[in-house]
Amino acid sequence: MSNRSLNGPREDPAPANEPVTIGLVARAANVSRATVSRVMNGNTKVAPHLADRVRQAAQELGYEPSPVARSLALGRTGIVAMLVPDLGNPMFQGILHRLTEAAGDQNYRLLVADSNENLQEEPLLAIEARRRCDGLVLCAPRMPDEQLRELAPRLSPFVLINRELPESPAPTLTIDFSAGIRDILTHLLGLGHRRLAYLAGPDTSASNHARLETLRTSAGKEFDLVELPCGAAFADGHSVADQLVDIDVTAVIAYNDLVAFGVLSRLHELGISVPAQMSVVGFDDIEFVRYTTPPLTTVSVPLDQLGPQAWSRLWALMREVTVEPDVRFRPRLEVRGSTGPAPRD
Amino acid sequence: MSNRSLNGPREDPAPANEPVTIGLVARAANVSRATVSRVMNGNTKVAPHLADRVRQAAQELGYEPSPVARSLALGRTGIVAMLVPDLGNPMFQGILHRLTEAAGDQNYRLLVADSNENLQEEPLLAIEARRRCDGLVLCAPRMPDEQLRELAPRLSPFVLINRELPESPAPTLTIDFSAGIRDILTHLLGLGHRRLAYLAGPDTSASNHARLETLRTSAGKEFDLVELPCGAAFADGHSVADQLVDIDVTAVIAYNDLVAFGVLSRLHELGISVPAQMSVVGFDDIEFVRYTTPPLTTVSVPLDQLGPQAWSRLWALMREVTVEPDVRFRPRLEVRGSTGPAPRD
DNA sequence: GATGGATGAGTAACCGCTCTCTGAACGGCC
DNA sequence: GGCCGTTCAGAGAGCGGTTACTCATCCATC
Repeated sequence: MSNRSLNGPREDPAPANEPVTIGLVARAANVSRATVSRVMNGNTKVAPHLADRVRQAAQELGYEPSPVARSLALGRTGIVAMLVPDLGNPMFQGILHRLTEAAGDQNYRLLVADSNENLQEEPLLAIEARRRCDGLVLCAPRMPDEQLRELAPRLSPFVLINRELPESPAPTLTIDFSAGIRDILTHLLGLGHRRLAYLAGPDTSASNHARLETLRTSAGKEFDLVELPCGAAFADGHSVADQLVDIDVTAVIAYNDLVAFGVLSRLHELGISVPAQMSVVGFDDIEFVRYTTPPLTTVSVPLDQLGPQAWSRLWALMREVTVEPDVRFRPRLEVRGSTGPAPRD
Repeated sequence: MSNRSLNGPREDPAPANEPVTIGLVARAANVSRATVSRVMNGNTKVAPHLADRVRQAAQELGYEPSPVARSLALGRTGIVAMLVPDLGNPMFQGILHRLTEAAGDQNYRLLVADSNENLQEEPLLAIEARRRCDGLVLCAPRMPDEQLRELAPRLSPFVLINRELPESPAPTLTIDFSAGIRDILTHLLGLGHRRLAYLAGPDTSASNHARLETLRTSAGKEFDLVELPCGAAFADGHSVADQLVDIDVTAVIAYNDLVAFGVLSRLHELGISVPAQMSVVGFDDIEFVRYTTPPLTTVSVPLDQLGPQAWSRLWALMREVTVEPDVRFRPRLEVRGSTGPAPRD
């Protein structure tokens, strides 16, 4: 491939387009490759005049050490990976954003892999992503415990987000969706609502299951629950809203804010007033829902924290220092204008 | 570091925790490393019984070739990088999402670097990111032409998004913001508006400059323009809206949809009806603005296309086949409910 | 039966860097 | 002046793969 024929006696003046490697710099500065390496990394002492020569040669040749070669030699890449089930989801985008930022402060780069909800590929993708770098942030809410546990040794060091693995040594960051739901219920029941709808997110969503389970176990005694399959996007909420009018509920709990917003919008079109005739609650507290009409009552999930917290744990793990304890984020109910007393009829 | 003392004559049954490399597999299968490599890559013929032995050994040991070592040997990493000025910006999130998806189809992974609008660091970051992989998608709208031109040879192959570099050989994808603005103007002028406000985005935004310039050159003869510094988020639009009532405009063009939505929300609170008293226009056509109240008139930017288009060009560049021509995306005006005839007073 | 051409496995160089180990040079000390 | 301890540059062995080249083997051909 690189059969560069040294086609003449002249060597020094015309290095042609020989790739700029450490060897070239070494020759140019008339020192050994080891010395160049030492100068570039600055960890060992090198005589000043040699160091200068090396730096100048490097400068002139535009030398920049190859990260790939360094990675191999050092056994360290300076990269961490994040695997998500759906990069289109604002939740993961938010985590990614903050994670990139936090890792960047330590001069680490982020490799992102999207499994696209493909459960078959996910384990292979996780392994592959992990092997390309030094650590992994894993968002794989649907991967079976069994499989994850089997995978764990090959992924280490890694941090788990938004899913638990009993007895796993991996640091774990979760969100207490149940608590969020319970807060919503308390709020709605306090307002006199006794018949509620839940607009379910995708089956594929683990957090949807968590919400659903909490709702089901609470339902029955104090209130009736109607489950409506829906989705995770504006459009889903918008189109499901028509069904709400038929089923005679006074409040609706949406899978997330986007859905809630879609509902709000459609109810407005239908001339149903919120909250006078119907209360609507979202989930996540994404940025703009405080500006909807009416502003949305929702449960605030501290998404911004997840990225940095994940990083600090992964970083600790990689340095083999003690890692901070797991945290389960407690969402906070934000009561705004979209909920009110149940209409009496 | 790995001073594994071979502390006994027994070797075969207890390989201890020796790292699983190609050498280990070779020994286990009693073949050469070359043969293992050939089996793993499947490009050259290997006798079936040997291949089986290798595969079995690999399987038992849980061998997986090291991507880093392969990268070095092959001179190919299977990674491309994307450098953005702000990962928090939905525009870049959208591009990233689709780019990851497209690259993933070819089994490439995405490395993401966020310059955080830091112009000093940007060139170094670009070079570093590029050297870690096989190609680069560069979103650096504010980098001076001069500097970018100087950098170009060291970044190649790369694709430029949302900025042009005259005479550069790099494929370039841009959005014709000017055309979008002109469409908006035509629409508003047709409705009789003669005094408009523009809510400016961040100074740091190149696309803001493009919009502003078009507006300024058009203003004067047919309409008056009032520029209001604003920002790029809901909150910015929400808080700037109060100023709108004082300056006696009949229509407002927001930097983007988020800002427009903030304005809509605040105007509603102030009891100013849209579009009867004030028309509002956004920019981008992000998903939910068709559901605002009233639905937002905006300019639709085909964000979903940018990622795949960038990938296909980068991919062509990397294979050294002919790349598709540059494209300048033409936004499309989406007239919805937030604009209407100028109030006569 | 000798020869020639396939076939396919092994050898070893290489990718570009790091780092241990070796040994030369130097200075201080007795 | 010889000895020893430092200091610091170079030699070379990795890191974990790939692959050009060599060479043994086997089969077909004359």
